[in-house]
This record gives sequence, C-alpha cells and structure tokens, in this order.
Amino acid sequence: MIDENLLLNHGAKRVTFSKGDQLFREGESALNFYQIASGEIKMNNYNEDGKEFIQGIFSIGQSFGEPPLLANVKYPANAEAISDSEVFQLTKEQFLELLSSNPRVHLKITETLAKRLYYKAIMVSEISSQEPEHRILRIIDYLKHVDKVEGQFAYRLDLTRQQLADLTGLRVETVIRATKSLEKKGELQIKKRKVYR
Amino acid sequence: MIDENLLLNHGAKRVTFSKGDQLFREGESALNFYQIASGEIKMNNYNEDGKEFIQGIFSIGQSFGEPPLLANVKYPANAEAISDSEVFQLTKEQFLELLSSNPRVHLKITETLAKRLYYKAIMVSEISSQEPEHRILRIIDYLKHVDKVEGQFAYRLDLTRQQLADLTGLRVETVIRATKSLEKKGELQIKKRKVYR
DNA sequence: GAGATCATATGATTAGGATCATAAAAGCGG
DNA sequence: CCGCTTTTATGATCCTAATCATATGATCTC
Repeated sequence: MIDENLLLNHGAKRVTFSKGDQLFREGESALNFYQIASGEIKMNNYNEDGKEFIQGIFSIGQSFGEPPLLANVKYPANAEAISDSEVFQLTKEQFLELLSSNPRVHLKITETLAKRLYYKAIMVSEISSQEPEHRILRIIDYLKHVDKVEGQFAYRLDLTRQQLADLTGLRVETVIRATKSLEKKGELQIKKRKVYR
Repeated sequence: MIDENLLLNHGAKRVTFSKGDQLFREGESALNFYQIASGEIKMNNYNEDGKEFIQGIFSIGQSFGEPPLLANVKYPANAEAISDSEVFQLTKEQFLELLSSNPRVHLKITETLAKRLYYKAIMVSEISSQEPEHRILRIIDYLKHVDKVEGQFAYRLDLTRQQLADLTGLRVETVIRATKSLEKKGELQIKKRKVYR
C-alpha cells in the first residue's frame, strides 16, 4: 500500500467504478497503476464456455495489475468491480517515476509481488493435484492468513460458494458438498450458511 | 540476470551441486539468493502420495527462490538440481544490499517477479479449468515464448512426458495420449519421440 | 552386445467431479 | 408482506482422467 499523499503528489487521479464495471480486460496493454481507495475489485478469467476463474480479490489499500505494467506484457485477466469502488490511478510513467524516486516504496512493491507469487505458487500446486477438500481448505487458510485472523473458527469467510468455486476451479455443487463434508470432519464450521475457519 | 562481477563484488560464493541434490526444501526459511552459473534447477512440490508438481525449471543466468527472501515467508517448494550445477549464492543481507545500491538491478528483479507472476496467473487459470490438451499446449507455448522461438514446429520441447505431466498436474499416460491426439490435430509434431511446436 | 534402466505406448477398468434437474431457504426491493 | 432473485442444497447420471497392468522401444553401462 502506497501512501495516499505520495500517490496524489505523483499525479494520481481518483476514478470511480460502479459494481460490475470492468477496469481493464484480458489481452489489453497495461497502461495504469491502480490502488483501491474504497470498494472491492476482482481479477478474473472466463474460459471458452464462460466459466469464471477468479485470480484474486483486492480491497482497500491494495494495488493490483502491476505485473503487466512492469513486465511489459498484456493483461492476463480482467479486472471488475465487485462493489462500487474508487481507485487511485497513475499512468505507467508516473508510477515508474514514483518507484525510482522512492526506493522504499519500490521495495514494498517488490515485496508485494513476492507475496503474491508465493500465494500463486501454493495455489497452482494445490489446484493441480489435490482433491476438492484440500483446495478449499488451502484457499480459506490463505485468506484467513491474509486477514491476519488467529484462532479456531475465528475467521468468517465472506465469499459465496460460487466465488469459492471460481477461486479453486471447482463447481458450486462440489464446493457445497465438500464444505459440508469438511464441517462433518470438524475442519470448519457452518453457521447461518457462512463458513468459519 | 545479474552481472556476474556485480554478484562477486557483493560477496557471492560459487557453490556446486550434483544432479539430484536439493538446494532447499519446502517449509524452510529463505536464507540465500541464487543465480545459476551452469546447469539446471527445478522447483517442485510433492503431495502426500508422492506425486510431483514442478513449479518451474531454471537454467543458466536465471535466479530463483527470491520471493520468499523478499516476502519473509517459508519456501513454498523444494529446489533440486536436474543436472550437475553451479550457482552464485548471496546471503539475504548481501542481496538486499545489492538491491539498494543498484536501483537498476532492483528494477530488473521486480520485472522478473512480474513476469513470473504473469506466467503463474496464466497457468493457474489454465490448470484450474481446462482440458489436458489445453493445458499442455499452453505450457508448451509459454516455454516456446520464453525461449524466444518463432515459427511453426520450430520449437523442440526438451522435456520428458513425465516432466510435462508434472508441470501441468496431469498423469504421464494422459500426457502421452493428449500429445498424440494433438499431433493428429496438427497442433504439434512428434519426431523421434520429441515434441515440436 | 547383453543386460539394465528409463521413456513411451496402449488397453481395460475405476472413480470422482461435472453436469443436469429440481427444490427450498435466504435476502432484497417496492 | 409479497414476489423475485440469489444462494444453498441434494439426488441421479455421465464422462473423462486416473489408475492398473503390461509391453515395447530407447539409451546407457560395463
């Protein structure tokens, strides 16, 4: 997370998006840096038969879409507002200028990328080879970890079964059955349809 | 890739590994930065029933294992020498010192992470939802792209079917059948058992 | 060149998640 | 509160990759 004033000093614009709006699409060139001021943004892909895969969900203070900006490649996914959102937007030039004049911030960004890479490394190995229950537990544990929640069943998962399915590459029905089975095994709790871990 | 002299000036050691040696293991703390002087290193996971998943294969000039170093987390995978290899090794402190005194190099590393993130984003979405043939084509295309090969069937894939399986999370038999089917469809060629794309 | 090891190949069977169908509960807008 | 949409739930069936078994073709070593 980059300090708001620093962003504004480097020419950041505040841009608002309504729920459902797309900020950019898969295959487009990366032109801007984004950091969320309010709301939630997801990055996702749709495969040929319309099935969604969610790469990640980002909320206040988090930035997203930097990799293509830094690596000079096209966006590998779409960005879509999950709720009405406001974001700080910098052009690529402004962003690179900010990085070069603030080594501290640059290192912070590098760390952020490193963390995301760590997460993706885990997800890709989990998704590739494990059973549904495994995948689901792992992603929940990751989200719990990100939200810095400690203690058994202290973390309330704020995702629908469908979103959980889209994050793990499974089907809703499979997620529903798997979460129930996990509850039976004591791995998680379901109260008022919400999953606790 | 960081200049060899720069690495040595910052106290890099040359360390040799024999084929099959492990440089580090999943779950260990990240202590060093590594860049390959010669040979090939793979990063992999083994799931509970021993099935391997290859996160990536790195060769001369490439670095690996930086994310945990920068993100202060444990290694998400093992590193193992595919062939006899020599690597430059820097301690974490030396590496961070190098970055802070060489913004150019720092930006280069950031770009490298960004590229890898891009690749993982593609792989995770592909693996999550696509059929075997899709997965295989995508990873071959990626490798071809990395090696900067252009032209139909100009790229010779230097992986065994088993390695291809471990990279995509499939089984050998499935990979064998899928590559044959892809050959029949004209998507790739198989000559002397080697895959060309 | 014989034997051993590794990689590719192929058929038969199984298993588990996807798919399809339908329903009921919860949340929401007017 | 009522109708409408979204989300969760559950059973039945299908399909395809995993699994198991076995064979053959390369490559390597002594």
